[in-house]
Amino acid sequence: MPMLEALQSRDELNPVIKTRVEKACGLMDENVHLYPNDFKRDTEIQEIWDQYTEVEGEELEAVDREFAIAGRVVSYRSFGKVTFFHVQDRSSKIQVYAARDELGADPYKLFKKTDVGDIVGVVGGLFRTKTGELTLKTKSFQLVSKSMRPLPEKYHGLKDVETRYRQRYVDLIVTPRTKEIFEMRTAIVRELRDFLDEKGFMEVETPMMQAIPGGATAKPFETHHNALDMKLYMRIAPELYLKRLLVGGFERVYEINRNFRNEGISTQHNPEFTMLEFYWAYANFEDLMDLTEEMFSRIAKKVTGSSVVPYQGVDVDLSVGAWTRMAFHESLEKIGGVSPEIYADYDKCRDFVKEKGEKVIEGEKLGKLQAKLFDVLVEPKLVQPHFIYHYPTDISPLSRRNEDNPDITDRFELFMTGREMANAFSELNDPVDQRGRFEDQVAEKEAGDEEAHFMDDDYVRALEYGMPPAAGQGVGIDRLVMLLTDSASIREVILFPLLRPEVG
RNA sequence: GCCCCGUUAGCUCAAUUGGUUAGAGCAUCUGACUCUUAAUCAGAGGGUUCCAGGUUCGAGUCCUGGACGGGGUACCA
Repeated sequence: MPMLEALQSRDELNPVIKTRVEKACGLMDENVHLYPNDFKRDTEIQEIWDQYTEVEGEELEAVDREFAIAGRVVSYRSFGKVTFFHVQDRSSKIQVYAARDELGADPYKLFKKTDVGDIVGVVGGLFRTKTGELTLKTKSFQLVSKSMRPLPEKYHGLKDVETRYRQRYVDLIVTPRTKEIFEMRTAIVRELRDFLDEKGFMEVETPMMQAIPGGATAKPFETHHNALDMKLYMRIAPELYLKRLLVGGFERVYEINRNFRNEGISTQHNPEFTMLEFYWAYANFEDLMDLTEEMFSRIAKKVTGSSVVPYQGVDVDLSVGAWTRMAFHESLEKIGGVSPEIYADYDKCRDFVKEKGEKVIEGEKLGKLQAKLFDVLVEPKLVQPHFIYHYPTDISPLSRRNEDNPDITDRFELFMTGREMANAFSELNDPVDQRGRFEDQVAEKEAGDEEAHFMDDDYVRALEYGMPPAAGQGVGIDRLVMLLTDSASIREVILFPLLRPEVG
């Protein structure tokens, strides 16, 4: 029995699996195809519910129609000559009834070899059981795909988070909430696309493998192209390519795709994560705030039914108009409780950062020190949506300077539930200023900052051709999905989160 | 990177101060059963207690190291 050997060689042959394999071999001996592909389904289960939920009694009996459904057997209750089980397809699940007297003795005998977990095809009409449950009465039955492995326990389900992440396919079969979260994720991304398309944005794809990783402050993954014998980086952001497209004349562009950052893993961070970035010519960061409120509230309403969403016990109000806008320095003072005498004075600010237990690197700029204070004292307190704008220029190498104060930029970050949700700014389109900022970054890199930006000469060259004034924004999709699905960990919203290799 | 916690049957969980042969429910197998839905009833089988050492007359339990996972923290945006 090759099936047995295959499992045995992997040392995974527990008695339950062995019994199933033997049962499968028995079916083969009776010329039952374990994996046929000729069953023709004509109805998804939800269609039955949509049409017949309210139909009862004689009216239901009078429905002269058969349905061919297919799906996984997820429960099984047998009484000898009659059996009830539930079949689950992508849309829903429904109870099925099979009786020996109606199927015939031989087909029923074969049917009885069905295990929970098998994928089956059933053809039959509808009726209601004594308890009133809408049920399909089996007229004919076919095994569609044999399952060799037992599903987790029917009542408690799959609790072990490690198994849920490693074997997401099992999680999806037995945990309705998991399925729901990923359906919501898809809906959220679709709504984002609809929204941006409607506003005249064009979706594009830019390189995920880049010779110069730019557009963010992060450690990249490195890789190598053999034929070109060339070092490549997995992108940390699409930003610089999208802005090249603004130069090229695509005035509203967006990309929803993966970024890769070689940093720690946590409930908020997966090494590969999905980002929406969009760029809007002839708009500024204030226009973006308006657009963002509209976008978030609309998506929340469409996906969850309300623009007020519960997150980990707190209601987050995403309704248009409910969002707070506050300048960065103002937030340090009003929310963080740091007076201007401290945050505006380099030495005092540095000492205060140390006092708060944060590390200070020699030569670190004031803006960076202020950002550290913000992280500790302000960010965790921003539960309802807050736009924090006018970030220090020191920590915003790609943002346009404020016209009245060159030390700050026309940039904002969006915070809620105590974490960053989006980063946006009026784009720097002055090539001379941009080159200077890159040079500062290169100096920081040489001073040991692994995450400082690289010089990107081609990007500066693009700016030299002239880029229209524009505003751009990046939104972490995983975090948005976490918010809208009330998920505490990013792993709950990524189908296959990165884990160490399984041992054994 | 550091700290804390967890890992026992296919799944969900027990196991007293270190003490007999590691238990239960579900699942599985055998039998009964024609309206059940965590079906029921009778019986049976199923364990590298994550791995490797150590302490002990005796280790699921204590110690050391390791693996994997979870949470926190740090780095980082």
